Amino acid sequence: MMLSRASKYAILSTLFLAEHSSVEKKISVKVIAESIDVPSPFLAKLFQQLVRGKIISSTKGPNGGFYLNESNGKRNVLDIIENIDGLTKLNDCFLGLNECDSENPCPVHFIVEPFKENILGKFRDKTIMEFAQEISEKGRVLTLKDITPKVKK
Amino acid sequence: MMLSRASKYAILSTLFLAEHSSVEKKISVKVIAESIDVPSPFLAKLFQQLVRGKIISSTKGPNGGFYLNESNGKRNVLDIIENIDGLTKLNDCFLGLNECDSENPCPVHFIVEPFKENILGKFRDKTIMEFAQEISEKGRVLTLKDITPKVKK
DNA sequence: ATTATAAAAGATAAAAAGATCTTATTATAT
DNA sequence: ATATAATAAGATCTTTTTATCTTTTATAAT
Repeated sequence: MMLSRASKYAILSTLFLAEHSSVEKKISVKVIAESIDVPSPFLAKLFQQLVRGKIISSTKGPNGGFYLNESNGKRNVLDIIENIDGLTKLNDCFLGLNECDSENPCPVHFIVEPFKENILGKFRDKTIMEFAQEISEKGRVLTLKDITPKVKK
Repeated sequence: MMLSRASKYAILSTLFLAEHSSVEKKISVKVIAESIDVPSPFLAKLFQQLVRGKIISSTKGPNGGFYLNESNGKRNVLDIIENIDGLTKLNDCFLGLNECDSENPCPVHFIVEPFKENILGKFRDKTIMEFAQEISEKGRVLTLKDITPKVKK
């Protein structure tokens, strides 16, 4: 249940686009990378894949950039993870057993399983758009930058 | 919440020792590696660290091997993970934010947090010995091998 | 004491993940 | 039409994780 960095960056930047972009207002990789504090060449690669997966949209050229269209906004967080890491990573046995189910459970199966189901459900049922709404209404952090500046020495 | 392979191997093999070894009955890396189907040189390295961390015990020489003593058995699963991966990995923000707490939450903070607390508690409160007891009483799988043999073609 | 056995330690290798760089393409504004 | 701004694609480099190999050290049995 620990995501790759790629997936983390993907979720953050997609939510960032959900909040700040639109068909009329596209945003460049560079701006997004700086906002969420992520290496921009890496994010560029990632975005290519997200575009192919129809998680986000893009247009090239002047005033081009990345944005979310109507249907992008209806995708969910699990779609993003699936597109980058694949779902096996999330569904696989916590201890890595090849076969682990209620018939042949690993030692932690009945501890982990209920959580997994529940949390995956939450990531599946809430759309990116709905997340974005909560982000702007309630205030959520969308950057890897330090936000509480340390006191100067 | 996804462990490294090292941690997974460590948990499986420690539980294996809990069930099958004792001060009088030590077990060699080779036997354990074959039982749980894990590369034995890798497991050997891992065991060195677990011994240093007082998760398991060892003696060299003829009839030597690895085993759990009384106090080893009182450790918990979280101790193992801490010894191999460290706890930061488990405690860190799901989306990788540097600072993420209820004051400055990431977009999934309030979804993930309750689960994390709960599951970590379960891994902290149950001793290795108790796990081993459940394993032998209720039957749990402790190997990466395929257990349901595929039908021959 | 000698020998066989098993872990400890250290050095090395291979694979995967993460990050970067360079060169196309494409689309738009002029 | 042309220059330009931005993504797309592919090649390459670095770091971390996983795995292996070799040598040394400790221990117990004989």
